[in-house]
Amino acid sequence: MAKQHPASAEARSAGATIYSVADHAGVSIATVSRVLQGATVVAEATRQKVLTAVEELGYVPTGAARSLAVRHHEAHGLVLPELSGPYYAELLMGFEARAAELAQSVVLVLTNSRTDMAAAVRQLATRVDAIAVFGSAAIPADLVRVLRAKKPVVVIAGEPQDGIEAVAAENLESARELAGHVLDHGRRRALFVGDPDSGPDIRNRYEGYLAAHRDRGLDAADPVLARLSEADGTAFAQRLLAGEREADALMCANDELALSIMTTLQDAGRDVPGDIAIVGWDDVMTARYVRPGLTTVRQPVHELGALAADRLHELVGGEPPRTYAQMLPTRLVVRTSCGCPPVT
Amino acid sequence: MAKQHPASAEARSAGATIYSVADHAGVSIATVSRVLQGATVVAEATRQKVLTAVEELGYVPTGAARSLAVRHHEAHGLVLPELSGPYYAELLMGFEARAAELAQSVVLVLTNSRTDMAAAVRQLATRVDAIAVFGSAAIPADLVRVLRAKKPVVVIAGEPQDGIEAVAAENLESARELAGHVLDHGRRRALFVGDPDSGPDIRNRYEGYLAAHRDRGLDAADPVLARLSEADGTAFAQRLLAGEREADALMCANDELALSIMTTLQDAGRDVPGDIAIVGWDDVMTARYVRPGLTTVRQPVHELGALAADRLHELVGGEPPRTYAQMLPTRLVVRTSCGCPPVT
DNA sequence: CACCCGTATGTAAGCGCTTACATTACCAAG
DNA sequence: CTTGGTAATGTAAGCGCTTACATACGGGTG
Repeated sequence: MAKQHPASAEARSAGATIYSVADHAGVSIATVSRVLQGATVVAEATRQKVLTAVEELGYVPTGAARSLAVRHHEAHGLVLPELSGPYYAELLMGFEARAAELAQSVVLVLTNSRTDMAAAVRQLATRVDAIAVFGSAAIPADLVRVLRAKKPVVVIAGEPQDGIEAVAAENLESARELAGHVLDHGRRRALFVGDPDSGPDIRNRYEGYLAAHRDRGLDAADPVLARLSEADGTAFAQRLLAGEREADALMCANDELALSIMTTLQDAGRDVPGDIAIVGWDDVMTARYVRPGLTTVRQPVHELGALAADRLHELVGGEPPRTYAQMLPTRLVVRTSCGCPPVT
Repeated sequence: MAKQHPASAEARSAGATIYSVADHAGVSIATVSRVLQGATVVAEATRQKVLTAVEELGYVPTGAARSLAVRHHEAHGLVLPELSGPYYAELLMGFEARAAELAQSVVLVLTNSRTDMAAAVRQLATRVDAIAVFGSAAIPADLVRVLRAKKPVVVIAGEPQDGIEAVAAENLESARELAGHVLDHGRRRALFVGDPDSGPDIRNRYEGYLAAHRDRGLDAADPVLARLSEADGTAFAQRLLAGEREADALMCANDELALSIMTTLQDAGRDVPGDIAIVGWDDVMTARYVRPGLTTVRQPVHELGALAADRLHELVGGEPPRTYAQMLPTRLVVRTSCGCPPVT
């Protein structure tokens, strides 16, 4: 007879435990564990008895107990600023999908909804084996350091820093190509809209914009500082309409900015790309619905998320962190807002 | 002297534990726990010693051990089909934000990326205290039953079923209002595009469409079956263009459908709303960027997510499940695709 | 028929925390 | 000086699993 576990008296009324299942099936808890984990062979008859008991008792194992015993959580943490727009959502989907394949749960933390993100991350570290953090989410450096000592961390769309791996989409070269494309339409007063200091990805896009000018021996203007929001786009468009700024081309740090500027301008009677070319970054859904279609850059966001999950898993497995950022290629999506003729 | 824990020899090299911290600070593990949980009073000097030790050792508690000891996970599960489009993302943000306020972690499962969603949910149940499931994600009924016995479950955008609570946005009345609005523009061959059987929310929208016709003594057509995707929208638009179907108004089950139909039609030279009025549902970002602006219905998606998290928390707290679905009000967003004149 | 081995199962020692209860130290009051 | 109360800390018993190791049970062999 299996040993009577102290808790098993009340087990029937509260949740079932491995003890109550064992009792019910007339086997030991080790056997129950074995059929549930499927690691060792169990006689078919025994297996059935256990499965039946599980079913009858509605047994749901306590993950925490397993985690404690096996000494890892089988979960990855993901820290994102927020989820508006397709970018983060796609990233998350890629991450989740790969994590699922690797049998890892994903616990998500959105920092924009937190007042104390340091606490949130500290608490997250408590229940996962590794953490992926989106680059522009400003993590207190010391926190990262603490984490690094114990749990693998990878930065998404950021840069590697001592011991913390990074994965990113290529930005600089595609930005250079995109800006070059616009300049080659003959535009000479192109402006970059976005804040290069808001994160490494935007900075690289700006660098590309600079490089394209340099390539052609042209002078580039300072960036027009704006956050990646419709509001900032509309505001800038107003300034353009008011004549405060002059431009015949706009290279926006992302599509939301580009789209809000474009429609504001159009509603005021301006012709895009006739009067002014506008390009964005991200290739959001709207980019192909607006007229003219928005020329932009498609990033392999889904793959980026998957890659992050992958790396996390391998780091947990003991692989040493890479010291260089892994770059995923991006792709220029040329529509007509840049000045290209419609294909029809 | 604190008792020597078996693990503490290797503790220094692997992750620090509460034992190594206690040793290092020269106190008992109980005291360490007390300063970290902040429940009981600890002498200031002691507290400092402990905090210092934590810092020096880079101690990160093991969540699983705490969960096991306190007998709950302090985490909520959320099961969503996917995250494309703003709907689910917004829902998730609302859920996450409220969960954060309640000090609950959120572990996310996306079912579209899984081959075996039953297994995914079963596994999820293992590590959370309660689960919110999006209604149309087809959960095997028996699984729900198993869960229900042990962990609170709430269905989002679904209907309550024995013991499982539901939260939803109002659909029927707003659909009736929306359809009525279109009909009152004089349209008489209005079609509903979407599959009423794909979930309770769509069904209710169709019911509203029916009701609006009934209110006016009009006959309503059968629904045009289509999934909520751009592809199905485009396909239907082609059939319209080919003359296979006739209509002077389209009430689409969501915005994606509406938008893809609208642009396909426009690109083929049709006038919206002149030739045909089109309305959607959700008020996605694109809805206000396209011309004509898409008339649609805004749902309090964020609030819906928050409500789900709230309910989960209260159910975990022992409150009995409600037997009626909680409805959040929606709001008609009238733009011009329905036939209304532009406001300018 | 004794022996050895492989297979199926049981026993029990943790995993790293929380917390009820016990202990100690100290001080005020009797 | 004894006693009782209070505040601070320590002791130890779990929480529900996994898994190394021990045990039991049956055959083949020689």
